[in-house]
Parts: sequence; structure tokens; C-alpha cells
Amino acid sequence: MQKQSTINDVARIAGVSKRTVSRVINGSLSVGESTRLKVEKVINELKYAPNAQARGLASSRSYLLGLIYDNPDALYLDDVQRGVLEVCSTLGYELVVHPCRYQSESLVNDCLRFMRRSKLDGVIVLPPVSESETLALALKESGSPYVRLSSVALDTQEHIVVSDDRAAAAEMARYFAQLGHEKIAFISGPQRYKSSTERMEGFQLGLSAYGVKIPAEMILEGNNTFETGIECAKQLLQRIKRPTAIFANNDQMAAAVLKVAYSLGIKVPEQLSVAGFDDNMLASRVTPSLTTIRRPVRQMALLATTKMIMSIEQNHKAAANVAAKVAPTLVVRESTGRCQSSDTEN
Amino acid sequence: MQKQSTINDVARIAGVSKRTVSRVINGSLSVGESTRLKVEKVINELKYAPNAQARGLASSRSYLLGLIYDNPDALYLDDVQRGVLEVCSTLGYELVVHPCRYQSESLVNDCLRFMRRSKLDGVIVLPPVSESETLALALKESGSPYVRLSSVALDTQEHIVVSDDRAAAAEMARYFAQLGHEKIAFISGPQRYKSSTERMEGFQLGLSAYGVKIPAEMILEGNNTFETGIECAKQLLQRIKRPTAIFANNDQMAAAVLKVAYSLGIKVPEQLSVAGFDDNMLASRVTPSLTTIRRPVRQMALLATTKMIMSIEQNHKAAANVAAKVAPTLVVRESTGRCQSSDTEN
DNA sequence: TTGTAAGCGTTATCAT
DNA sequence: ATGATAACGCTTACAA
Repeated sequence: MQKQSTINDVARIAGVSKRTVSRVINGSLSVGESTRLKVEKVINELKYAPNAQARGLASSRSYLLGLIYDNPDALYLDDVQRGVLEVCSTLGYELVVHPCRYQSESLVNDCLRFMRRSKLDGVIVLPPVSESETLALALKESGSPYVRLSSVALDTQEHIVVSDDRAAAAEMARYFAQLGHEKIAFISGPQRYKSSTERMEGFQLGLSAYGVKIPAEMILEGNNTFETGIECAKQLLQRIKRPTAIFANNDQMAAAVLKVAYSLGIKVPEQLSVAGFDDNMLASRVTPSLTTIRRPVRQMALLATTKMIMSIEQNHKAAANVAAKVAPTLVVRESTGRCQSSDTEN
Repeated sequence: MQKQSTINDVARIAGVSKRTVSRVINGSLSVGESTRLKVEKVINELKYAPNAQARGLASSRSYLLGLIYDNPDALYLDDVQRGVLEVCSTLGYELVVHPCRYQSESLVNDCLRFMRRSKLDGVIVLPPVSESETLALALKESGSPYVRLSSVALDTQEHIVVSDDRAAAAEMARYFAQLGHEKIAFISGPQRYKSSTERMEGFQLGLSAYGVKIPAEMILEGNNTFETGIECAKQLLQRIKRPTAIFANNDQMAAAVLKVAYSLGIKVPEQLSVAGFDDNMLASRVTPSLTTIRRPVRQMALLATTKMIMSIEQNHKAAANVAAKVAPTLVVRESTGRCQSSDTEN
């Protein structure tokens, strides 16, 4: 375990000042070609690597990005992480993960402390935490670069990447209507989340274009977990007049519908069409595989990280120019089909 | 965005030297009670928080832990992360995640650079990367605290947390045998991974206790993905003499078996018993739900992190005393049942 | 183009 | 028990 070599070692051996070594490290243009080569040679020989802490202390930069989330969905989180890290690693940043409790009163303080403690250069905030305006405000006031992922354009271009969940849900509505479904149910996510209301409204609007309306009793609220999906599905499917199609706010709950339908002997898609939202791993694993909406999660993460780093590196204009909107797309699989209900009454 | 207050501000206002403030922060015993109170009061008033970088630079500590992994499935990774972070947050550490490529030649250098760059206090290494002895050796030589998660006791107590996959697989074998199965197949993971060979050997050994042997053609190798699971399952189930029970190296592949069985009209568990390994989310979501082995992943993460931090804080003996072995357990669900095959020939 | 000197905010050393 | 003062390894004025 030999001691790490420092900038001083490099300077001494290369016979230049440490300031010059620093310039080489940071790619300054004002370094003579021969000097640069000489220094680089020594750097390689010594396997010198700058100390990030010292660097940070001097320049008030840490090359550390934070990821703030409160998300029960492991698959979503993993997708995001992969996307973020892809950009991070090529640009020399590292990622510090920070789960937190959205509902907690101490959310804002907790997050700010997190940023200060590790002197993060910026944070990426995932839904639903990203919907907290108080947090966003605090971040803005503290001058910390941040980017939010959301289904609504809650912030300026520089600070957000949104997925148009509303339009995607409308597309699902269109698809359902074209399959001839009229008795349609919707299992929503928590109404306090923007993503939930966006999807619900998009779906309703989409249906209304076809003259289809979802009666109140056909709209149930789950909390995006498989378990609540089971509850809602039971309520919906044990009725006399059960729906011929169910759209769930996410794949977890849609998978739950499949499960309940199976236990009730209801055939999918023959007697019941089911669709979810996310297109996570689950969607293709279950039987029948789920028709769903694919969220380009990884792409959002890439965009957010790029935006983030541009902000950090002072290209605010460039940051605002990175695409800020992505469009989820319909993925048709086995769980949906034409409405075959014989009773055409209403 | 007001400037952060520093230790100097605290010292000045409290009317003591910064060394004393430092002592208070670090809970030194040699500080007078009245002095301590005075300083703590100022700290609170100023909302002072020590700068981690400066602290790290001076003490060569970063309060940063690293998590090194290569594409374990998202659910496993998430479980680990939650466990690690649970300990981290209570002990004042942050977690930096670092995916890498196990197969890459630059694995060792990549990981070492990662550690140096961010001056990590220690790293937790997940399988299969944890099985790389060259990496472990490099880590040891560089004097970096590290803890490995594995299915085999590859290292000293201080550096490892193992799950006894072999015993768990043997338990599954016992369960299968007691259900009366004799024509049993196994879909293994990549044989270059210890976890794969452990599970396979455990399963075979367990069966042999009941006089059951798996013929070579009933052992197929997948790579732990759903897709290869599909391939293997097709090969196994389209035979004339197909097995009455299949044990897969993980839940992903077991779910694939379910899918193939369904498409072939083979009833599970009536005509075919299926079991997986992991007990991740998938296991309870699919239909029928999967009998599997529950790996106490979160618990392993907790133990590893505790061990890690004890090592960092110089309690090597204590670190070695943290439990290093956990036992996965059999979880019986709907996908397995008594062997009902009519033909008893071999 | 290159170098000198002064920080950055802590902890460590050694006095007192 | 407390305090000067020197590191820690780097960047940033400011010169030269």
C-alpha cells in the first residue's frame, strides 16, 4: 500500500511548478506542447490521479451528483440509475444515491443537508419527490443545480425532463375504444401524485373523443402497489356488471388484475382486456403478457443528467436546449383484445 | 444563497479556538462541559455543518462508501441498496454506486481508480464481481476496506458475508423428492459463477440422499435471464419424456418456464412443478405464484455494511465478529405439487 | 507560457 | 482542557 503520489511529486519530477501540472490536468490551452508532453509522461509513470477532495475543496466542486427519490418501484429506479450512470461515467462524475420520504416534514431539510454534507454539484430528483414545489424552491434558493423528472412541466426547461403521460394515456383510450370496449374501468394511482391525475385525465379525455365515459364507480384508487391492485381488481371483477376492459395506472397493478381475473376464472383477453403503464420487466413476464405504455425511463435519465452537467458547467443556455420532453408509447401484447361481451346494453 | 458558515465562524463567535470546535464536533472527551455547551449553542444558531471535503482532506476519510456490481437484476440491486443505505444513513455515510463489467480486463484498475478518485472509505462488492480474486487481492493490497457478498466463504470473516445457497438448494431437492418427483430437471446459471455451481451441487447432493439422480440431458445452462430461461424451458418441455419438476437457478428463469409451460398447455403444478431461487417480486406476481428460495438479501446488506464501517473505524476484531453467514429459506407457493405422472417407468 | 503565493475548511501535532 | 500552527492536495488570483 504505497502512498499516493500528488501533484507536487509530478511537478518536482517533471521539473515544473504545480500550477503547470494543474493546467495540464485541467486541459488548459495555455501550456506549451513540450511541457504538456513532459508532464503527461510523468503523470502516467506515477499513475497519478488528482485527489477529488482536495480539488473540490479548492474549487468548490465535487464531481458528485445526487439522486433523490422515494420510489417503491425497484425497476424504475434501476432504469434511471443506469441512464444516469451512463452519462456520469463518461463525463467523470460519480453518483450518490439518496432515498428519502416524500411525506416527511423534514424532506427539504434532509435533502439540503444531503447536498451540503457531500458538497454535491447537483441533484436529480425523481417522482414523486420531484413534484414537491417546496423542495424545488429550496433547491433553487440554495443555488444548487437540479433537474426534476416528472409527467408535468413543473419547471423551466433547464430544470425538468417530462414524459407526456397524458398523451400516452389518451392513446391507450383510443386503442381501447377501437377494440370496441365501452364498459371500461380505471385503477388510478394516488391522486396526490401528478402522474396519477395526468394519466387519469388523459385516459378520460381520450375516451370521451369516442363518446365513452367512465362512470364514477368504475374508477378506483390504488397506491401503485401489487397489493392494492389486488384489492381494486377484486372490487371491480366481482360485480354483476363487470367491466370488459381495465386500465391500471401501472404494471404492478395491472399484473394484480391478471392475477385476480385468473382466480375468478375470467379469461384474459377473451373476457377481459387489461393494460398497464411503465412497461417494466413484469409486463413481459406475466401471462398473458401485458399491453402497456412504455416509458422511456432511461432516455429521460440520460437527458436529465446531460442537462444537469451542462448547468453545473455553466452552460445554462445549453442546458435549457437539451430536449425536455419524451413521449411514452403504446406497446400491444397479449392482455388486450376486441370486446366480445354479448350484452350490448349499457 | 448565503455563504455556509465554517468552523472559523463558530470559533470566533463562541470565543474559542477552532481546534476546540473541532473537538466538540468529533465528540472528544477532553472538552469542558461549559465550553462544549457554549460551542454547541453557536453551532445550532449558525446551523453550522462541517464540510465533508475539508474534513476528508485533513483526515483522509470521506464518509463515502462504494457499491460495486455488474448487472445483478434490478430487484436484487435495489434490495441491497436499501439495506446498505439503512445502515449508512444512521451512521453518517453516503453511498456511491458503481456498476462495472466483471468480464472486462480493466475491472481491477477501474475499481481502484473509482476508490481513489472519490477517496472512498470502503467498498461493498456484489456477486458476481465479488468472486474475482484478483480484485479482492488488489483491494487488500491497496489497503482499502472491503466486504464481499457471496455464496461461498471466499475470504476471511472480516471481508465477507455469505448466503448458504448450497444448503438451500439441498432443501429444495428434499422438498421435490418428498413430493414424489423423480424426473427432475435443473436449469443452471453460468457455470463460471460460484453461486451457480453451489446451487447445482447442493441440489444434486440433496436429491442423491433420496436416491434420485439428474441425468446429464436434464441439466441445461442458462445465463439467469428470462430469455435464456425460455430457451432452456422449450428444450426441456418439448421432449417426449419431459421432466415432472424443474428447478431453475433463479426466479427469472423459473418465470420463463411457467410461460413456456403455459404456451404448451402443460398445467402447473398438476403436470409440472416449477421452482426458482431468490424470491424477488416476480415470484409472487406470476401465475401460478412461484415456489422459491428466499434470499435474505437485505439482511446480507445490513451485515456487510455494519462490517464495513467497523473495519473503517478500526474495529477489525468487531468486524470479524459480525455474523458472516445467512441462511436462505424455502418458500412454498402454488407452482409445485405432488408428482402425478402416471407412467412410473424410468 | 509559466511561476508564486494565498487560500479552501478541516484535523493533527505539539505546546501550554 | 485549550490553543497556535502546520499540514492535507488542489485551484485561483496575480505576477512575471
